[in-house]
Amino acid sequence: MVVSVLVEISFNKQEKTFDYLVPDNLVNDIQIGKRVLVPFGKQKLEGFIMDIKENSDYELKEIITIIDKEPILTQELLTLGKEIQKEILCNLISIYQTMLPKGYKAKNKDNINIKYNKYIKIINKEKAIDFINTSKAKKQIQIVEDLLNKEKELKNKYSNNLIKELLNKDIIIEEKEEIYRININEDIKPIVNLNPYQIEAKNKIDNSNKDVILLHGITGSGKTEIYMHLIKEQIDKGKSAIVLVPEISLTPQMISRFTKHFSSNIAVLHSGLSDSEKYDEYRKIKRGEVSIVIGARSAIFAPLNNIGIIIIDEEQSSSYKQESNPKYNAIDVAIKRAKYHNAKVILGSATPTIETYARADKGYYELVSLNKRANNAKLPNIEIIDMKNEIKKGNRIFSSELINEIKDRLSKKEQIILFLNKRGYSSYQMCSNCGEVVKCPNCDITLTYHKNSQMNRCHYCGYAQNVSEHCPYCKNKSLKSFGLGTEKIEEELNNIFDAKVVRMDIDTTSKKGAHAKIINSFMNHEYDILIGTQMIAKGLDFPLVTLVGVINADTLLNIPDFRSNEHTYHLISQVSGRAGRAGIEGKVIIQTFNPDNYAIKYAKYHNYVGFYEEEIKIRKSLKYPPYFFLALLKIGSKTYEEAKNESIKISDYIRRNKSDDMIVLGPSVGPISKINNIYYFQIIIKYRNKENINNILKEIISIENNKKISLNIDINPLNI
DNA sequence: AGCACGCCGACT
DNA sequence: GTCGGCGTGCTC
Repeated sequence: MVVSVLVEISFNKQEKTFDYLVPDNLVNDIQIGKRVLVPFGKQKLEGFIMDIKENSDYELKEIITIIDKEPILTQELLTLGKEIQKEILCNLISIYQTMLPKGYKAKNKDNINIKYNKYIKIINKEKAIDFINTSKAKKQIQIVEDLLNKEKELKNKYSNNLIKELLNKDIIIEEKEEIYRININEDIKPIVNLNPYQIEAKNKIDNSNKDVILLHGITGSGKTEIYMHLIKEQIDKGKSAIVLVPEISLTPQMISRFTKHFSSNIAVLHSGLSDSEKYDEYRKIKRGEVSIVIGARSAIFAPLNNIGIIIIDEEQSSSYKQESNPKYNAIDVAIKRAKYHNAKVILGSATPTIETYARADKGYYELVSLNKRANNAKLPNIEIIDMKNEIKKGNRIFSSELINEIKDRLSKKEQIILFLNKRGYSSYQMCSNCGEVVKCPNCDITLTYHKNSQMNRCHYCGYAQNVSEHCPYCKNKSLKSFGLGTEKIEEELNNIFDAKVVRMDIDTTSKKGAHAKIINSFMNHEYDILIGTQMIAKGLDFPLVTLVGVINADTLLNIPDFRSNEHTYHLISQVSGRAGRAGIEGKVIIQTFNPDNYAIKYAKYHNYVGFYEEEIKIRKSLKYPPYFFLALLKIGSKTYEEAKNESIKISDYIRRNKSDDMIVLGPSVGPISKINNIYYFQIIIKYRNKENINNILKEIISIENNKKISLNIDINPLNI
């Protein structure tokens, strides 16, 4: 017997397998999807059995061992991996590796293990009684007497030395039992009844014959309760469910909303777990001990059988697309898995992506809208402040309106959230003498001044240098800070107001648990004002917050990306959702230099559909998604010349071979031309036919052999 | 990913 | 002459 094995290293040829002979004693245990250990050159490697056959054209080596008792990848996941591989043009092995938690990967096994409870029990009652009667060891007799009444007892209940002696005398025996580190065991509470609007929405979902449903519900409209009812129905039918949420909103509060109703029937997968905990959760799923999996992006690969529903909350979140290889999109994977299981996909969002809404609008997806907030709370009042006028008044950071409102909330003992999408103290330092800007030596980007740590940091490669007042170029003592960061806002707030301010960004949450600590202390009103970056925009729910301020709405608008208006709309409506959720009407203040921008205006009136209709026209005229698909090719090299030349070669090849549905742009210098001393060029392809582009790109991958460059392909990139 | 093979510069 | 630099290519 011969098996084809996909070994755990990447090749230029993306699906290459190697054949091995199966020794007679292992033949009966061979199954597709199991892992095996094989000799590979001088190394030993793990790999997946992809195929079983009778013979091979090669001179074969024998496999060493079979690792799994049961196939670790089911037929469904094996096929799914191949489909994904074809679409996003990555290595097949990298997909299979992302499907599994670290504990199953050869390199990372060391500290990841199964936890056991150790028990001891009496081997033979007569012998034990005999021991009690004849021995003089009082303490040992006590243990044996204790054990006589029990089936077994935890080993660590007794002193280790005594146990050892009893084990040596063959009176007791040790047993171990596998346990899980996380055990959810709550009293199951019934799910709250739905209000009439929710019932209407749910009926529409139930009656839909479409595979994918967009649940477009404004913040606070009660999407989560609908999810729960949908899941419960599937569980009652004996089916299972996957719930995906953005990593950032996988908070303990969020998880407990589910465990209250489903208790031990849930496995949770998120980055807060240790590798061993993830390994435990994965085994629960694999063994069929739970029927609901809730987790971030990679939970879409959970090895559930018989999936009845897949729910993707906050579907607009960029976290569903993996930024590193393999660059898969969990929503696309969800649709594939749902098709296999004949299940429905529910995409939930208050602000869907333009692409998703367009598909729903055109009838490819079912569109279910939920326009009423569950507790009848009013949507917050959004006010746009033109910072051009404020600058004239001398207000560079806070408008007078924002200052007055903050004062008002502080006097009422209410809480405030301020948002700025830029960490650090200032954006950059510039020399007032020679005009040079302090740049990262490894990247083509300015360093950000961090006042607390007195460091200039690069937010791309992590480079940090001590702050100096002297210009690195002309050596004059003339460096000045420009732009705003969260640190500076924090400092200004402390200057202006007598308030307790807490800052939440990468710099204050890098320690484990710091994130939850800040949230909890703000929740307990230990602070009046929370200032933060992106990470405070989503999901957090603070009843006392009645004012939300966006310090500078233009930071996203000015990013040269065709989705910048969409991102601005998302951001404003998300942060608005933080204001006034419990009875008190909230207020949102947006400071901007572009008060007439349509994304900002539509966000002010909570008019998603209006924004969509405006935006989709632009997408159509500029040939962007959803009218065209995109592919982004990034070419990196240690030298500028090499990157440029190879990019030209590749783009020429594409232009020579392209079909009429493709538009090739570039090559152009990457948005950041140098990161970590690698120079980047990029080529953007707009296309309509997936097949044509795939063939061309596959060809490029197989003929590309320039060792001095790296070629990275992103199909349907989120950022360009 | 390793590791051997092989083709050129600088040394006992 | 040989030691060793790392570019190239292969591993069933």
